[in-house]
Amino acid sequence: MSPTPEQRRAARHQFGAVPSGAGPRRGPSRGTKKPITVDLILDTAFDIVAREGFEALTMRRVATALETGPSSLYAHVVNKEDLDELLIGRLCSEIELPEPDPAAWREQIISVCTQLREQYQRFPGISRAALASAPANTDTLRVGEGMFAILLASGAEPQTAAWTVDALNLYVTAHSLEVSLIRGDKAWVAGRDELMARLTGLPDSFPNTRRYAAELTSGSTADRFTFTLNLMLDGLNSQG
Amino acid sequence: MSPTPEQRRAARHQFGAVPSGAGPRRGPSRGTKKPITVDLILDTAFDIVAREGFEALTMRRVATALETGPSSLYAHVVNKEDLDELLIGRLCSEIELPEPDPAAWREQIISVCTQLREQYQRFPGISRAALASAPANTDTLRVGEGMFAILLASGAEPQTAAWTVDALNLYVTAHSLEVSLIRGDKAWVAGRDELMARLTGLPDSFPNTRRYAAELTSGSTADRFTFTLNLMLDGLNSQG
DNA sequence: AGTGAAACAGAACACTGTTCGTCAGGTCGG
DNA sequence: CCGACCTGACGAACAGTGTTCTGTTTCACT
Repeated sequence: MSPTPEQRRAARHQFGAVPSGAGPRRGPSRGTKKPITVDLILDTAFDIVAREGFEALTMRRVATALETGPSSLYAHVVNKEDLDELLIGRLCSEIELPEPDPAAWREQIISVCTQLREQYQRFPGISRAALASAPANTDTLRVGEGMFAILLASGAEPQTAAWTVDALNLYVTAHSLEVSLIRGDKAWVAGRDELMARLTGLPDSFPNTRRYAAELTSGSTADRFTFTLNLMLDGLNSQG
Repeated sequence: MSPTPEQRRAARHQFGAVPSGAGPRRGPSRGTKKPITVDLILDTAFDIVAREGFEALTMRRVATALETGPSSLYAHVVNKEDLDELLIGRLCSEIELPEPDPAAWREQIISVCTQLREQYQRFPGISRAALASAPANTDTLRVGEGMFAILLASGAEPQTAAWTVDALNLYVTAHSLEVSLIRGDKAWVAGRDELMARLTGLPDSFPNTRRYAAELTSGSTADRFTFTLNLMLDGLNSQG
């Protein structure tokens, strides 16, 4: 019996050695058209997300890009949520994990987080899928293991390191999601000027926001990203 | 001319004193039915979210709860996104902001964040709306001002305090969203036992994850929440 | 050859947010 | 007093979505 998508998904979730025997081609090949595979679906899905954003990634959009109907995808993928999870998996599998070096643990952690941020931003909005996907995916666990190893090498207590990995992961994802939202969806504020004007125009019940409007609106998203990362890592230092 | 929902929304975004003159009843009242107002819509919306979760909050669901058609809502609300923003606004307006006390700044910040967490969890999944909604809403800015004031009173630099407020807000929202996802959507892992079993069953390329599976799976969501909060606040200390 | 299973594909279902045209009922000018 | 008018309410419909049901095609194996 060949594996149904459900079985593949279950296998993916408990790391079992996937037979993955794609086997010789079955079904109608209709001329020279490439057979639909999970990898092909993921390739076109990434293409769509990179070009039109995650919101545009629908089953029909992938199907028409593959010149077929929506139902054809369900032979390879359980559902849309499963597709999202596969995308995140492949994304995480391209993260380079350094060999833990106790002397450079801070740069190493920041490097991994920055890689994640770059991957998320290369495919706008895909971080939404990362937030929703189960944290028990094999590829997700792999980068978790990598970050965990770095923090352990830095001398942090296992309990502290474990929870910090979760916190970092969550923050990176949320930050990327926020960036993709304010970037693509709306032109809420074209520049900081408009936001500054709104903040300084607030009523008297917002004294600090008015006074420090410059500080509140300053900094690029990348600046705020590294700031928060360092904030958490500093906290780690003073705890361990 | 009476204000269209678009005008109300614009007014809401630049704090103008809303006339809000509901005026005498107009239009068909058809018997003893209450007239549809924005507040009434929000009340029923909160009811639906509290009972069935944010995913179940659709225009049609609200409309049928009000015994009317979906289009009737669009006379009071611009669109679904606007409704979400209004919900977050009301949610934030119920947060109690303490008078800043430099001696107790840490407890005060944690109190505000915990209040936010409780509000988010009272209405499962609504944190998704909080992530998407513009951070320039008046009520959102109000709790931002409150947290900002506490951090400033603690002696933090304005720039540091400003970015920390953003980081805290983002983390609280993301944490609540994650909790609501693993709670309601799937029974991914009934208990920690199953997750532990999966982690310890990982291949040899996950040495740390296997060894410290207990630490990785320990702690309630509330424990991890306060841990991360303290992590960031400790970092704040060592920076300022 | 024949058979069974797997892959592909089209139509349809139950939803979603949103809009158009219309209807009812109170308000106001004459 | 009474028709014109405005305004809120509403039914129907449109363009989408994810998903499933029902075939149809094509290959590998007996």
